[in-house]
Amino acid sequence: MSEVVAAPGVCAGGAPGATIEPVADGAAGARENGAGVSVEGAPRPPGRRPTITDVARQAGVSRGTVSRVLNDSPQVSADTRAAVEQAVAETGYRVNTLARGLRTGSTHRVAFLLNEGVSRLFAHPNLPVIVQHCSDALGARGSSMLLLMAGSEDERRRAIEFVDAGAVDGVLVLSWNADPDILTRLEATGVPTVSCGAPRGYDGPIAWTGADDRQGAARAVEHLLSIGRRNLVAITGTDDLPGGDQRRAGFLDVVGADVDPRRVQARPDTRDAAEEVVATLLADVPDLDGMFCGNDVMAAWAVEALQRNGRRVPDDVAVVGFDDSSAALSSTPHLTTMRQDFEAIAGTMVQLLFELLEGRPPRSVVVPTELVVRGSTVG
Amino acid sequence: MSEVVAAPGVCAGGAPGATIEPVADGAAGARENGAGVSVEGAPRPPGRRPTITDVARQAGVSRGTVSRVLNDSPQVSADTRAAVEQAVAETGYRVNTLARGLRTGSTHRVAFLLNEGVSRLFAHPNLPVIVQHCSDALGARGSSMLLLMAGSEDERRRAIEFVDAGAVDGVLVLSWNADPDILTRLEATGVPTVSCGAPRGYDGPIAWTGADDRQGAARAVEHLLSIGRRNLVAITGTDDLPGGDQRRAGFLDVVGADVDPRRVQARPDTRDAAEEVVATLLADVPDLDGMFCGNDVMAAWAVEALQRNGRRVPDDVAVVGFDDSSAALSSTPHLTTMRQDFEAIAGTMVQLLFELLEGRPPRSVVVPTELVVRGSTVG
DNA sequence: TTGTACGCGTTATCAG
DNA sequence: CTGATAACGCGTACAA
Repeated sequence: MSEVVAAPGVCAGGAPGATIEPVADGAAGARENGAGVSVEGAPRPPGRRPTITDVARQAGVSRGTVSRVLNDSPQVSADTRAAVEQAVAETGYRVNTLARGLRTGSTHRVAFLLNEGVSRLFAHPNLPVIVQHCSDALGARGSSMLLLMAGSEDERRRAIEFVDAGAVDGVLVLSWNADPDILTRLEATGVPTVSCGAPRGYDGPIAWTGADDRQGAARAVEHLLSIGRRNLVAITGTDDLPGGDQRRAGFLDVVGADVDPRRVQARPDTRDAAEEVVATLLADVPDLDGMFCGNDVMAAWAVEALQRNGRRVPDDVAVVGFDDSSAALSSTPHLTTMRQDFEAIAGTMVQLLFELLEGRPPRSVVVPTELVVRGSTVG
Repeated sequence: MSEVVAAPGVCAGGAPGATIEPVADGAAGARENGAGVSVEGAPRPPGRRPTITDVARQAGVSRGTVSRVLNDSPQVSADTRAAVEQAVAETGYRVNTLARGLRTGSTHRVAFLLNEGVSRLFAHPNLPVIVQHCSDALGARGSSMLLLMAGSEDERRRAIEFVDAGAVDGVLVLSWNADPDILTRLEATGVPTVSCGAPRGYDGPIAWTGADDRQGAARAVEHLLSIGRRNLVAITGTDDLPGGDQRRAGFLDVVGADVDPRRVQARPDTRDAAEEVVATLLADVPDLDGMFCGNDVMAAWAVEALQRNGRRVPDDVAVVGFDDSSAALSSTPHLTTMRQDFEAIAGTMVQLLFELLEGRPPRSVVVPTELVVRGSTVG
């Protein structure tokens, strides 16, 4: 096992020295013709993308007939259908959904408007999960999803304009921060919209769905009581976090609204805040034996902080989180938590949207949560 | 400080019992008319969105004139301009960018095609950063960004179809997994495309940009040598991770390609893999004193594993990562790392795309990295 | 300076 | 069963 030897300060080789390296032989802007292979008898003016007219000419039929074939109209003879399909293949034709949408008024596309900065997206493990499930649910219905990130006002303006332009059939919106304005602006576009989570500060008629934050939180607290804990405290998110106020309300529903306010702390979801609030709680409520946290990420940090302060989890303090996000399993011990059925929530969002698209009135649906018991409350 | 008392099993109140709750008084599908306020004299058939024709009628001019006003044509009198603008305000008219795009062939929209599952998005702290910076850079040029997540083949198909439909002017694509196919399919659409990171397994002419993975890795290793470490090992990503092979190559450039292969390990970026590979390395190279990791997340996990095995960082083992992602600062000690200038990379991607849109040939640009020295290599 | 007429690529209507 | 023809909403030569 010989020592590693090398000449420091010298890059041995390989890595290109120049930072700019033009790529060879691509004819300037001469976008290669669509169909990659086997285009034999298509003398169509190159550089232009084939239209329905080209196909019609190639097949020796009218544009209308081609359109009928493309849209699976039943009233078209097998012969002409075959001829058209061959012409489509030969020309490499692909439908221009822009023009189709202009004509039909429907795009089969849905925007997912994420009214948050991208940092939130990383901080909240469940956010990507919802987005993914929505994409799946929309795909199953033949629509594709366009993700619009709107963390800044500039992005918000552009996103609204996009929706406003008729580029999508509907909008799924996720807006945690207290910006009721975005819903107002969306409503002004007239495009059907479904909100993820109850809209706060906006009282117009709007379809929405979300977890039963309040009842779920109550259930979590009842669990703490059921295992004999009596000195309960809560760390909830600030009101701009999902379910912040509702989950706090659920805690109060069980312990009573007249509880010592020092037992109920609201904090932003940062590691430092978790550290600080645990210290505060341990000072104010030294004999605390049960803790409810507004989400798993905060719960995981709180567990770490408790352990650093010499408290054993769950022996000294039982901790329960919310979400059942990935953070619940990367914590030690694993977190007892209220599971949100993100797949159901996403499915419901899409369901509600399609109801709107069919002209039905907006509804709201609350999706139940489920208690998942793990090591942070029972040894 | 009284004990918390409550009746377990009973939800105290507030949370709605029914899971379905229809929203009131929204007239079924009767999307409220666009302009929120002050629409006085607009007797336009409701339910329909105002078109350029409505504005023309309202202003008492022709459609062409309205169009000229909308597009800031210089040859239009101040009077008519004012009249048109008033009519626009009165009718609540907003341009239909779909129709405009159909006519002009330009949409001022760009797709960011994320050829990854959403889980990757969460696992890699730098991914959202790139996406955000691209959105900003595009916004500065008047274009908006549409994020297309294509983790499954179904989503990929839909995304390609979207691009193919002429819905965007260009595409920024990020594809780490070895799927050269996606670039081939994008090329077939003829829509200008810029890849983030050198395309692997695809040799067509394509514009791309990325960090100088190889040279950066070499620089990192030289740093380890410069602080006196001689028994070096490397944990790089597998080839489907960004810069996997190139960063490994950079390591080999410095230590020599004939290094004991047991010193150079490739692993997927999971916590378990980090745990395992550190054990392996400690067994094979017990006197190792310097470690290069292909990214910060792996580096952070490796540091934890080293510490659990009784090695002090940096005293016994100096560790250097790559990316300067958020993981570098949430690790203890903070990680020495090669900083990627994500803002520059994103800016370059957008720059290259606009060059293509202007008809210039595809180029590739390598963005330099910078060594950031922190506690994991110097006490 | 403004109006007219046409075309972008598609679908829908109506004859035949 | 198929072929003209008219929209969809907009931009732009061309004419006035």
